[in-house]
Amino acid sequence: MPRLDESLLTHLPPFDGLSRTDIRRILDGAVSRRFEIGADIFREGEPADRFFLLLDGYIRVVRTTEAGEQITVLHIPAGQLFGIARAIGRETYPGRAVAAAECIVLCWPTALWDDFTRHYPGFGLSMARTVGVRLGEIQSRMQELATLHVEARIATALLRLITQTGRQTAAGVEIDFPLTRQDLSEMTGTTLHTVSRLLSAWQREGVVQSQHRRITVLDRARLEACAQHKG
Amino acid sequence: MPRLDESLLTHLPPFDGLSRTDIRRILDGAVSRRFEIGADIFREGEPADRFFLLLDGYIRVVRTTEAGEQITVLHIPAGQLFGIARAIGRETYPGRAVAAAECIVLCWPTALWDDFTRHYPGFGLSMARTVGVRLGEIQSRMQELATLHVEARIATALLRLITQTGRQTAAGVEIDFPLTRQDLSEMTGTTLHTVSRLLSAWQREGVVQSQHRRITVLDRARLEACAQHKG
DNA sequence: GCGATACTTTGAGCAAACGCAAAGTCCGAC
DNA sequence: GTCGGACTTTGCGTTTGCTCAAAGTATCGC
Repeated sequence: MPRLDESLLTHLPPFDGLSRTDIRRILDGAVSRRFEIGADIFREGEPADRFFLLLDGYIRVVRTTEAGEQITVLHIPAGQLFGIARAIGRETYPGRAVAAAECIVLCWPTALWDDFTRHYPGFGLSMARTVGVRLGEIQSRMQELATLHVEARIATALLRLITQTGRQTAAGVEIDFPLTRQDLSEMTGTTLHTVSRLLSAWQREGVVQSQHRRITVLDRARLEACAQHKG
Repeated sequence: MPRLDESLLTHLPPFDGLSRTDIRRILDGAVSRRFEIGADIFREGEPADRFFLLLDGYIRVVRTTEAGEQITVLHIPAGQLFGIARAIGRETYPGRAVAAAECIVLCWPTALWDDFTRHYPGFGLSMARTVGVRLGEIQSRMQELATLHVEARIATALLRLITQTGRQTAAGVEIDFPLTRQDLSEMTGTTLHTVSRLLSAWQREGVVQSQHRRITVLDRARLEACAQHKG
């Protein structure tokens, strides 16, 4: 494998302010891997013997019910650590991490975790903050699920997606990776039928534009209005 | 204030295995407080300048939407640390903590947090584990909210409550503190009307027994069956 | 005991969203 | 280019659970 470039890490919070040599050491412990769309990075219940940094791409963490339904519990945008189950006292991964877009990740064995936190104080802190943010996010999503109607939930999900991974185009903001109706329904706790109907309606009204697995938001303001509505 | 007894802490995970003198020091930094049912222990958005240990009682953490709806994001049974927002990098409490039963808590200023984690390694570990468990719980609740019908959600909530705070009586297992239909609806993301109808039905079938704000589960197996049903 | 307040029950009507079913469309592989 | 599979659309009937409304009941303070 080629030697990894130090500039990969210098601007990311966990490694912010570290010296070149420190970063060199950290990188030398890492393996870089590439995942195709749809590939599993880790699976629910697997021993949490690795942790990761997402350099590029987009990941969703899903849980599967006994009945086989899947729901997305978490989204991870580029630049974040993930798979840090061990850091919060878990032996196994609590969900499955799927590459939503093509992903480049760095991967370390869990053993290095203690090493890093001991030698680089910013690392532990940044991790705590990541967990905190994630807890907050998930609580917000729970609140949405409990109080908002389907329309508002889907609008919220789209807005979140374009903020995190939107790509500006002539027409509007496009979500930067293929996304099926099924994916959206798993994010919002509804069915792919309902999502499809809603997107069709929004398309008729010029709010979004979508063909096959690509979605572009044309009228962000309208979507935000939808996200507010309670009923 | 009377001196606190050391036996309060000796058997709790965060302080497990510490010497008498260590525990003495920890207790001397704490203030003990009592909260009546319904009292706020901390409020959403307040600076997180204290953390707590719940010695006795039961706490629920609620979030309020812009529209004023409340939903319960977390339950804390006796013996757990809570209000540890600072440990996960948050400046303010992300929700409101309400005493669901009469509560006895120990309270420390946040400043002592770093002290404890530095001197007592088990403390930091136990905290990480608490956060991990809590994240897992909240993800499960989200999954329930997304996939289960109201009936199954309410059944699940009741089962959780009797496992955590159930008191065995002649007839069955009683939830050990007053609980309104409204409370249950906030835990399950529904309306108090639906909860009331459902409890009435279950009462007719001899599954639960309830009057005013006390609920007793008579037929746990039936409730578990309800909790399974997807539709 | 009396009244006020908080909590609960129940009914009727209605809308949101689901389930099922079938047809249509796009894409990649060969 | 054509075939197969994955993804999407749409219609229709049904159900769940919400809203609104009103009456009933328990509890607490005085």
